[in-house]
Amino acid sequence: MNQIKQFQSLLLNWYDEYGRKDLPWQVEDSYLVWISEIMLQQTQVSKVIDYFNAFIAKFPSMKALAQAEVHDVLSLWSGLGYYNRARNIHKTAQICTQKYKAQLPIDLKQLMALPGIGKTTAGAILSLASNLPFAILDGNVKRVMSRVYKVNDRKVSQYSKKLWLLAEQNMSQQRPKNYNQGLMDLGSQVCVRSKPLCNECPLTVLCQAYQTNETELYPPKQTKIKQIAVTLTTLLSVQDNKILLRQRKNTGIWAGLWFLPELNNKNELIKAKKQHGDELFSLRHVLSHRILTINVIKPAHEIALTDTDKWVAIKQLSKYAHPSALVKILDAYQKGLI
DNA sequence: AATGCGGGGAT
DNA sequence: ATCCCAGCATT
Repeated sequence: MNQIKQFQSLLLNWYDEYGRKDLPWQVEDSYLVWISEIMLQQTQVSKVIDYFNAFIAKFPSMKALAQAEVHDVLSLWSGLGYYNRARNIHKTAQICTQKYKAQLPIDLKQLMALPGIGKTTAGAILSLASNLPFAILDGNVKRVMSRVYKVNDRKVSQYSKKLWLLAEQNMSQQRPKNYNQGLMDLGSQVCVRSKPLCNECPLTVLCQAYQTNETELYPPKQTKIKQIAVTLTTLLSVQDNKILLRQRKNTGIWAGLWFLPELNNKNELIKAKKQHGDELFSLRHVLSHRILTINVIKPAHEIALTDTDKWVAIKQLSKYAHPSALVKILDAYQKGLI
């Protein structure tokens, strides 16, 4: 038996016994697979499950999603992060409704042309929903392939190119869906980042990193991004169980989301500091690329409102797309810390 | 080829 | 505190 056949056979047998088969998006429905794949981009399975269920309850079909207001789509994304995913999902639903009779196309190139769908997500949709032999290269597959074949090129493009080729070469033509799902499950349950459970792995006979006892050297560490410190100064106004929110501009952090009004103007800022002295509540909030210090001021009297400001009942907050930092601030307020 | 984009779980 | 997660789009 050649190596590729052996790889497939070992993986698929392991999948049959230990793989996941009960996730809510493991269905032959490309719409549901698609929604899940978008949510799962850089986001862990455990975090996605509740968001996914709420999303499909509200938007059970492509048409329902296409007809929605984009802000209603965004509001279901509150706290999930990478909010452009929600905008893209909405755009794609509208495109598919227009061009493809409210179905996702069953074609790699056509899928990849849609907003928010890259090669991995397209491959996942085709393989998981339609059992077609298209590979994927998510973090799990990368880790498994990097170890089995000892791929650790410093050059990211070269590294990625090699891993794609391996994922494609090893693809099972008979069981594409189970092959991809098996690789992901193996990566998330056995071939984990630190202290992989090699004694439970079906691929040790093929795994080059295991053979030389170097699993900890693979995959190579990602070059870490520098986190830039940023300070936001915001106003917290609460009256009659309502909170004053302002919609953020369409670029940068939390683009288009609702948050506390922010003081950008230097004069406003100086005035506010004079007025409140050191009595600012300060909160730290970390993003992948920024370390935010959020100063929160409770203004003593009325502030100038812009036309996008809105008093929102705290109970209605879920209707307004907002970052998790807002929830954090509100929690602190309700505990009396602010 | 590099950077922007959220939030949180695991260690 | 560090690493990275079912990545993609833009620069």
